[in-house]
Amino acid sequence: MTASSPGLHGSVLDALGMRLVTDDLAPGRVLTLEAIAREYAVSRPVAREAIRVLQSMGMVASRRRVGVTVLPRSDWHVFDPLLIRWRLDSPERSAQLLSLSELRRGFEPVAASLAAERATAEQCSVLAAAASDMLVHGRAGDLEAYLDADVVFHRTLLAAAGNEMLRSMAGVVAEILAGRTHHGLMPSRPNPRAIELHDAVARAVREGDCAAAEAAMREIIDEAASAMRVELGE
Amino acid sequence: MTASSPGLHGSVLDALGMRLVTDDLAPGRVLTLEAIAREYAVSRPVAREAIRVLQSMGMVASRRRVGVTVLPRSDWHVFDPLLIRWRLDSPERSAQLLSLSELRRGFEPVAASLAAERATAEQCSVLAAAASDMLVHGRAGDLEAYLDADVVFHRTLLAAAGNEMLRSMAGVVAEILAGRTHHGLMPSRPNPRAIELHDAVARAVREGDCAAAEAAMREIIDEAASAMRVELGE
DNA sequence: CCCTTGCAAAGATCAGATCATTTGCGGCAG
DNA sequence: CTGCCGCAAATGATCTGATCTTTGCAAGGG
Repeated sequence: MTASSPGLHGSVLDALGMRLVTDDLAPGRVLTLEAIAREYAVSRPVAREAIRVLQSMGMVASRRRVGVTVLPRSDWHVFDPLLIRWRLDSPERSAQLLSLSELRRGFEPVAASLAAERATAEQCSVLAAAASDMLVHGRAGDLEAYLDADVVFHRTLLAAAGNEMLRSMAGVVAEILAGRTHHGLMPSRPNPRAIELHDAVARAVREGDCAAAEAAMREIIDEAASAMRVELGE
Repeated sequence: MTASSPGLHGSVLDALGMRLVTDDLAPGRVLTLEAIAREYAVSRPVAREAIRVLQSMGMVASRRRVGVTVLPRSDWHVFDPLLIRWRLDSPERSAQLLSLSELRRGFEPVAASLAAERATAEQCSVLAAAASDMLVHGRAGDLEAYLDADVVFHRTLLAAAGNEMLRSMAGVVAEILAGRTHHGLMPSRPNPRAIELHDAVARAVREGDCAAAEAAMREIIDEAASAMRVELGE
């Protein structure tokens, strides 16, 4: 997902962001801009600019005579790609992936349904080709290439939904899929049923069958959840 | 939803944000910090800080020797509460509400299902009370009080899901509900069926019946969509 | 035409200063 | 003792001037 700015601004922002996410800077903690500038050996504007961004993310609040107070997590803008990034890079990676997975259970079937109404001919082609690639690479046990095809499939589907908010979830899905593949939560050979279901989604989309697309997508997600439970030895 | 900072920073940020959203500053357009500072009659750091926030929202990119370029909308972080706010306050209010409604179709049934697993006793009480309030105020035709109870219901349900991302959607739902009430898209007396369905969700949640909660929530949303189509004369 | 070099434009950062707001403390009055 | 008011100090908000860094563009040469 997102990376932040190069330069001092970006590094101070990332450093503070990570400390917030790891509770090194716990809610209620008060810093001053002066102290931040000193600690990171940067000038005050650099500290200010980083704090401005964190403020816009609901993570801190600035008050005169008080300083910069860390806000409760319930105020944080949890959809911010920077925050998602920091959480994924922190000890709470699993928790973030779980949250994202639960969220995905909601939005992706709806995206499939909307895609069945709105997909372009080209998008239908890309979906069909990606499903085919998944079959080929799944058979060959090439998990990395399977992942690539899987990501292309979902990104295209989310774009085909014609809703910019759903489309922007492509990064989330990519993280979930990559997380599964890269943390040994993926069977050595993907379940053929999963591949069939992807194909079923692609078919339903090009046939304009909303209900079928949605149902198949739901099954894909349920299958992935079961497969992950198996890999976790539950 | 969110309001931005007081002071010059907040006003410059809002002004620029609105101009971006309304395409007054169209993608590809290039500004300089110098020009922004001059135009808004503020010092350079104020302009810089506003641009920093817009940058972190994916709306602009700064390059030396070029200036500040407006990025394509596909780069914008569409879940940012500030951006949602600006869009809702702009001529594209309807489009934003539609996007949010489509999104809601995805996440709220999942929230209901998770709430059935995770709700506290107190949350169950609040849900029951809110559903009761909706009945009372709906009967009396007091749409404003009905809206309040409706918002409390959904906010509580989203919190009961125990997923911080779903919980943060409470603002979205409130906007959708308020948008309906305040733009004459709400029948003068709410459909008793809608109220029954809210009660069904509340019941399913306290009984821990995930599937029933999810199904009833789905019906609530579908009913709301039909009701809105009726009001729009479709 | 392509590559290299140099210059200038504009962001990034630093430093110093002033202004504005708010909080905390002390003193006074009831 | 408690509450209210005033003042000073703390810290963010903003301004101004300067320097550093990066990079885009133009010109020249092969």
